[in-house]
Amino acid sequence: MGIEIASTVKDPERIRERREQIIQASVELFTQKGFHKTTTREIARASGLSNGALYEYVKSKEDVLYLVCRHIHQEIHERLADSLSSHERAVERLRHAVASFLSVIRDMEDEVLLIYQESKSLPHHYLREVLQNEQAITDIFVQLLQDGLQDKSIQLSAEDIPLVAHDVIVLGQLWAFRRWALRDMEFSEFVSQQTEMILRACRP
Amino acid sequence: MGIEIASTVKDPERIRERREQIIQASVELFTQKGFHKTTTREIARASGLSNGALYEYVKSKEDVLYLVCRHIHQEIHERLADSLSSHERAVERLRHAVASFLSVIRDMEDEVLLIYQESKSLPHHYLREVLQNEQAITDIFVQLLQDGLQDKSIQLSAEDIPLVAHDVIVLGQLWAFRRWALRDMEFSEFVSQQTEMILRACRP
Amino acid sequence: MGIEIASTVKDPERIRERREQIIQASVELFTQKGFHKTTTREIARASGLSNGALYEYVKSKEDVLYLVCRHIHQEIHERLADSLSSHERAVERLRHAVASFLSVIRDMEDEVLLIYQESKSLPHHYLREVLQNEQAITDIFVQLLQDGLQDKSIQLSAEDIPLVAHDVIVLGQLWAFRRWALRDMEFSEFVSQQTEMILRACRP
Amino acid sequence: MGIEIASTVKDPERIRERREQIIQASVELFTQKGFHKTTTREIARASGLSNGALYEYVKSKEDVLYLVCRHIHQEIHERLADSLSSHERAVERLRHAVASFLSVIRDMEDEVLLIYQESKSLPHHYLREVLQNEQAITDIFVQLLQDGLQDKSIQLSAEDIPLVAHDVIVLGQLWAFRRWALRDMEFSEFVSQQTEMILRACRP
DNA sequence: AATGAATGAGTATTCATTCAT
DNA sequence: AATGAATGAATACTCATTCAT
Repeated sequence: MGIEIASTVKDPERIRERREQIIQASVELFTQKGFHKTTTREIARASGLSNGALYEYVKSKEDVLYLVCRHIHQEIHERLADSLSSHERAVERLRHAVASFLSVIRDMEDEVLLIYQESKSLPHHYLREVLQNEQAITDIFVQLLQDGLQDKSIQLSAEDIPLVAHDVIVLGQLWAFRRWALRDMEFSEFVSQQTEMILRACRP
Repeated sequence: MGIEIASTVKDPERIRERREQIIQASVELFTQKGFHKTTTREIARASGLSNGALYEYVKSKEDVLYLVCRHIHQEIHERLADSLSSHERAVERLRHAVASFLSVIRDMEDEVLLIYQESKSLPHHYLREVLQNEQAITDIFVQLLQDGLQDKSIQLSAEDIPLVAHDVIVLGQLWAFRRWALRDMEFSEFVSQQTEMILRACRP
Repeated sequence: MGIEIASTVKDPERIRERREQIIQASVELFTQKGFHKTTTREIARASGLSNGALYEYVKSKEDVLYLVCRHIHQEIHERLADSLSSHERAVERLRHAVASFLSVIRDMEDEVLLIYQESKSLPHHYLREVLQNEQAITDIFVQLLQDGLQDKSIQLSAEDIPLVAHDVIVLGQLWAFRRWALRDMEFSEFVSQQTEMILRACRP
Repeated sequence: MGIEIASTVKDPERIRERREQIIQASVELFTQKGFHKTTTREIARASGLSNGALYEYVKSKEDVLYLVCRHIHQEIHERLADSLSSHERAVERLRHAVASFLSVIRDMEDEVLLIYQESKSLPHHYLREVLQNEQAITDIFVQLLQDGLQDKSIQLSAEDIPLVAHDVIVLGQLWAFRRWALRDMEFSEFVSQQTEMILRACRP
C-alpha cells in the first residue's frame, strides 16, 4: 500500500522494523523542529541507526517525510474506520464519526499540523500519494453522507456532498491548526459546537 | 504598525519602496519554492537589489518572511474591511462579508497557503505578531456576529461566536488549502455552499 | 614626517583635524576590539564622519592602522624625549629616562599592545616605517648609553649597547604585554626592580 | 591536558593524527598570513582534508588557533623541561636553562611571534588557558631561582623572583619579536649578552 | 548489514570600498 | 566636501549523501 521505497536490505521484516523506528523518531523530530531544521544525522541517531544504515532503509530525506506522512494518514484512517458505528440511521453514524474524528485530531494535533506544513516539501509523486490518502479519509465522510441520502436521514443534494465532507475535515482540523486561538476552549465544547454545525448542514 | 524592522538606510520613503520590491519578489519565490528552498541571493536578484543591498533593508531572511506574512495579512484585512457593506441587518452584512472574504481567498490562494506553511519558520516574536494579524481578520467576523446578536438577525449563544468566526475563516480558506480536491468545482458553487453552511449556523 | 597619505581634500588643516578625529576613534576601537574586528563603518561613525567622508582622508583601512601606529609612536617618543633630564652623569640621565619610559608604558599599555599585535597587518612599506619609529625610541637609550660610555658613568663594551637598549625597551614593555601575570604588583615596585636590572647591566 | 575539544569522530587515534596535520598546516599558514587572513578552506586544503572533514575534528576556526597555541607552548615547555641539567648549583642550572630557552626561541621564532600576535583572537576561555601555559613556562625559571635562593648560589629577595622570571622570558623572546632590529647580531652573541644580563640580576 | 569518516556543494551574512548626488 | 546607498566578493560553517572497510 502506497509507494514502494527501495532498500538495499533484503529481509522485509527487518525493513519493516527499522522503518518503524525511523518513523517514530522522525515524527517526534519533525513536529518539534520542522522538516528542514531536522538533519538526517539527527534522524539516524534518534532512530538508533548509524548515518550509513539510515540510507539502507531509505534513499533520501524526502523518503522519510513520505513515510511519516503516510504513517500519520494510516493511523488517522485506521482509527476513524475502526470507530465507525453501526447505528441504523446514517445521520447517527455520522454524528459518531464526527466525534471520533475530532478525538483523533485532538490526539494527533502535531501530526495533523505536520502534514499541512511539510507536505509541500515532498517530491511530486509522493505528494500526489499523500493527497490521495487525505482524500481517502475525506471519503469516509462522503460515504456516510451518501448513506444518509439513501436512508433519508440526511437531506442534501448529492452534488453538495463532496464539499460538505471537506468541510467536516477542516472544521475538525481547525482544532489543530488554530490551536493558538482556542487556548481557553474545552475540547468537549469544541466537539458539541462543531457537531452541531455539521449536522445543521444535513438538515432540510 | 507591526514590528519595526531595523534598516541601515535613512530615507523612509526609499525603505518603503525597496521593501515593497522585496515583498513582491519574495511572495512569488516563497509560493513557488518555499521559504527554505529560496536563497537570499534569489530574493535579492528578484528584488532588483544586490546581495548587499538586500541586507540594508532587512537584517535576516526571517525578516523577509515576516514582511511577507504581514503584507499578506494587511492586504486580506484591508480588502475585507473595505468591502463591509452597510445593510441594515447584520445577517446581510455577514452574508456579504463572507462573499467578499471568499473572493479574497480565491485571489490570494497562494498567499494564504504560504502563511499556513511557512509561518512556523518565523522567530517566536514575529510568529506572535502574525497570529495576532490572523486573529484580527477573524475578529471582523466576530464583530458581525455580535452585531447580529444585537439586532436579532442572528441567533447564537454569545459564547459560541468565537468558534463560529474561526469556522468561517477555515471554511473559506478551504478553497486555498484543499484546492487539489476541488479542481472540478466552480467558485460560485463553492461560495453558495459555504455561505449556506455558515448562515445555517446563525439560525435558530 | 613619516609616509605621506593621499587625500582628495585640499585644505591641509582640515585634513589634520579630521585625521586627528580618525586616530582618536580608532585607537579606542582597535584597542578594544582589535583591528580586524573593527569595521570601517565603526571607524567612520566614531570619528564623526560619514562612510564616504572617511575615504576622503584615508585610502584604506590599513592607512588608518598606520596613522594609529605612527601616532602612538610619536606620543611615546615625544613624552620620552621631553622628559630627558640634564644630570651631569649619563647614568643618572639613564635612570631618569627609564623611569619616564616606564611611566609612559603604564599610561599607554593598550597602545603598546596594539602595536605589537596589529602592526603585522600593515602593508610592507608601512611596517618598515613603523619599525623605524620603534627603533627611534630605542635609539634614545642607545644615545644615553653611549653618553655613559663617554663620561665613564656606564661600563659596557660599545658593541653591547644596541642590545642593551632593546633590553631596556622590552623590560619596560613587559608591563604592557604580560600585564595578566602582574596583577598583584605595584607599579612602583615594577619600576624599582626593572631599573635595578638595567643599571646592573651598566656596571663593571 | 588543556581544554577538551569536541569531535564528531570517535577513534581517538585518528583524531590525534588529523589534528596533528591541522596544527602543522595552520602554524605554517598563521605565521605566514596571520590568523584572520587565513581561511578555513586553506587550512583544510593544507591539512590534506576536505572542507567538511576539517569540521569533524574541530568545531570552529578558533579551535584551530587554540590547538596551535597549545601545541607551541607544549613544545617549548617540553624542550625546556627536557634540557634542565643537574648541576649541583642552581645558578649553573639556571645558566643552562637560559641557554636552552634561547635556543628554543631561536628555533621557534615564528611560533613565538604567532602567540603574541594572534592569541588575542581567542575566545576568553581559551585565552585563559593559553596564558596559563605561558605562565607554566615562566614557572620553570621561578623554580630555578627559588632553588638558587635555597642553595645560596643566587642572591635575590624572594619577592623579586616572579618578575625576574618574566624578565628572563622577555629577554629571550626579544630575539623573536625584535628580530628586525637584530639582523646583524650573531645568535651566540645574543646568548652571551642576555645570559650575562640575567646572571647579573642574581648576584648580590 | 552496518559503520562512521569523508565529501563538497551550498548559503546567510558581512564589509571594504565606490560613486551618484 | 560630504553623504549614504550600493556593490559584490569573500567566508565560516552545515549537511545530505556516499563509500571504503
